[in-house]
Amino acid sequence: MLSERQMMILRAVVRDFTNTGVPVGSKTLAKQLPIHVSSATIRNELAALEEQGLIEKTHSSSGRIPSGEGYRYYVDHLVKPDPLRPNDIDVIQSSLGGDFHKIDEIISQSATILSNLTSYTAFTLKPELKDSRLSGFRLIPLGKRQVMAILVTDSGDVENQTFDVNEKVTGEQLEAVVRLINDQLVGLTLPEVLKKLQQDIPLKIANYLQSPEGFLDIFGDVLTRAAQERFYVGGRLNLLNFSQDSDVDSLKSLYAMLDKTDDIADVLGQPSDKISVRIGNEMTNDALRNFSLITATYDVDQHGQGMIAILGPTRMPYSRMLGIVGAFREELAKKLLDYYRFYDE
Amino acid sequence: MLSERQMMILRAVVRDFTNTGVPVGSKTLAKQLPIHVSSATIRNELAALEEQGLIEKTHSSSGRIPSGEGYRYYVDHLVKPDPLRPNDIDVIQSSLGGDFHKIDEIISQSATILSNLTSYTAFTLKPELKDSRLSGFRLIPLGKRQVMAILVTDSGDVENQTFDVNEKVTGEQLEAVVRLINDQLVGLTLPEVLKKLQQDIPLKIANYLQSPEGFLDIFGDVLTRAAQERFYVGGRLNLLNFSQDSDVDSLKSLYAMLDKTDDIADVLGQPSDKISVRIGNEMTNDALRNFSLITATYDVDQHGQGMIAILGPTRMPYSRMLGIVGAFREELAKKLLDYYRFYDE
DNA sequence: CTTAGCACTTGATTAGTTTGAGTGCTAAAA
DNA sequence: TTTTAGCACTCAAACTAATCAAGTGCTAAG
Repeated sequence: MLSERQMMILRAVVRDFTNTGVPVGSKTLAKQLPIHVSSATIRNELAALEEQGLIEKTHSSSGRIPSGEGYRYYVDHLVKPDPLRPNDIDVIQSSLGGDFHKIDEIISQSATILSNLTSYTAFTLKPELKDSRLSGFRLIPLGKRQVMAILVTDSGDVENQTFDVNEKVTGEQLEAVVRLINDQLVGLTLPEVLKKLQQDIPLKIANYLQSPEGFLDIFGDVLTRAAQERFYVGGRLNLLNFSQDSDVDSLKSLYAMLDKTDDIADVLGQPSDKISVRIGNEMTNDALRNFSLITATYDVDQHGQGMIAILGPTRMPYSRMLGIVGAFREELAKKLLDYYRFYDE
Repeated sequence: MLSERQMMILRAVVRDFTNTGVPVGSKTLAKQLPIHVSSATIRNELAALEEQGLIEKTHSSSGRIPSGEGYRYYVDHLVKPDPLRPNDIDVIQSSLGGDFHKIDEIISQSATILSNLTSYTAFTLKPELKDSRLSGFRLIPLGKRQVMAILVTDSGDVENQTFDVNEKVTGEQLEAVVRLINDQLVGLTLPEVLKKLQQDIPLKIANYLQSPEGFLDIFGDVLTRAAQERFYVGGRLNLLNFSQDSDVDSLKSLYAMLDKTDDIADVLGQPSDKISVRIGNEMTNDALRNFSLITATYDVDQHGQGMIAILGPTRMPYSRMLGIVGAFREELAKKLLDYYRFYDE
């Protein structure tokens, strides 16, 4: 259990360190703190905090920096989200104010805004009814040998892919396949579709197509994309700013992660109602040891729930970041509601 | 004019420096060279080469490194492409051996292969009949409020985009628009289409749609994508390996460039029949000062001409890289011919 | 419980040395 | 005229003290 004063000191340590990046010593604290105590007293308290594992030294005679647990305690008990700066409000309003014709444009734009506001890397996920279902499938012949496959889900996602077919495939065959898929698969959730696609469908489809493999590849491709490709990332390059003494390898693995949607999903984790902060070692991914992740969900009424997130150095100004994320989730939800309202009625 | 011996020495300087990265001195050269002369003689020759601006010192008593002009002379007169390593041949064969259903898959895969072989960043452009023309346009209603726009060019490129429309737009209106576009624009080159789109079309389209602006935005969007989005990039992350003492800013501007297709097109420049090498300062782009770019075209008979390129440090082993690029362009052309042969007949 | 005082630790910075690879130049040899 | 041995000189890099500043823990007194 921490005393009032210890909390005050821990808060000051975190704030000072996240601002300056320099380990903070007893004298600095004595000057900053509102109460009037000597540096020796602070030293005693610091020793106590270190005892509890909340702060640590970089070397035996250095100032203190927060430990992972220290950050945890800070965000759980001590931090208060900053109100937005007027300037930030302007940025949000003007960037999100325009006219959009696609949900995805709003979401991807959001990732950019969020990364600009924070100067970190931002993620956005579009709102989603959970367990969205396949609601339609089409094959559209485009030229002598190109066909486009389009897949629509009941949550309004559209995925498509063009591929080349051997001349021998006729329009009727394509139509038969489309009918088959619409009959058998529409209404199922995407994972169910994927499963079925590997089991009974190939046999049936073989009646219409001589070599169904290629076709099934395509369909599976489109399908997995629809199931996964829901992330937008903004400010990728901002990761470079925190490249610890240019550790190229870990940077590479970070960037590799950003390109694998599975991994991102893993990292972002399950949505929870609150704004959640995960700190360095609390994440399974090793490359994220020196990073913190702030995630928040947003609700668009019956249109489901989405997610926004920012990834920055563990040493980030949490109060400001929490303020931004908190405010932005509201703005985004509002914007999306407007959007749906316009196109729905 | 260079003597035989000076050429031999310049070649050795470039080879040694590109291999080791260390400025090379007279003693080292004396040991490596096939002729038997003393280091003092070499020193005299080095002074002569420096006189001509082909090599330079990093400081007054250092060994020599090639200057921009030195590299230029080397690739123009002295280098001979290395034959491929057996291992490299395997990599190409196996990576390009599979079955593909889209040109774009082959091209994008090629960028990956090329970056793996070289451990640099690779670019690939798909073959293209110059001045490809719009050959078809469709609007496909997908749900109550979603429409997909598809655009096909006579070179087989397909671009599409989904957008949301206000309920008020009816199927007939859409069809009217499609008819209009197919009547007026099909057969024109893409730049012509873009131009016309800004002039007379808006008036006519206003007959069918109440607010044509949004729609025209979309169309223009798809169109510019079709005109531009022909590049694939492989091994982006390899740029990190050469981050000179972690100069974050120039790295950032490099990566920003990779995301702007216009810039890439600028940098790659016009196709020429030969394999071309551009060295650091020869490129207009300032961020590329320490890089070299090797570009090569490949021909797929009547299907047009494409391009491959690799971007690496000025200090790259040119003989090996030229070997790889030279061999790969052939393999790629062969593969594409096979592909077209299969789908064409 | 707080605080002044003090001895001690440590990373950073600076200046001075040494080392080694390399150069240019001169004068003799080929 | 070209080549070469020899030598003085240069410079970055690596190493060594020496000093500094910020900070700590501990003790003993308030």
